[in-house]
Amino acid sequence: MKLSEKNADFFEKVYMVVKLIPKGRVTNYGSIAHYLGSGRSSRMVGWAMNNAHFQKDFVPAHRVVNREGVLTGKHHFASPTQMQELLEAEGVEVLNDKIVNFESHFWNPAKELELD
DNA sequence: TGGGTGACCATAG
DNA sequence: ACTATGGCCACCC
Repeated sequence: MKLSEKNADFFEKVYMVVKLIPKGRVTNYGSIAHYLGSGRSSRMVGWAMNNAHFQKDFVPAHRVVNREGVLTGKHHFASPTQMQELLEAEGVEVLNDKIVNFESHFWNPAKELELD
């Protein structure tokens, strides 16, 4: 996997934000992309997540879901159930690959990080 | 060079 | 509520 410098910078920012997600909270790809300036699309965030496991530091990718709160990326984990188990371990209820009461658990980086 | 794909999202009808 | 379409940007044939 080769990364141009611009991508590497984008990846770093994505990982930084993902690492800042509080335990028991979740966010979506679009919010991260928008927070980073939306110069990139949400697809790039998902692409970054696909490469997250290349990072030395653990990236809580299980806290990133799509805008519906669905665990779209679960198949990319070590085990298909890993993502759900990690979320449930943090107190996030998951039903049929979807986060229950998603709005309650939602964590918006653009809002939380900017307003302190 | 160009088409297909992707852990996506917003809008229109 | 649901489908269709376009935008997004990088990757891989």
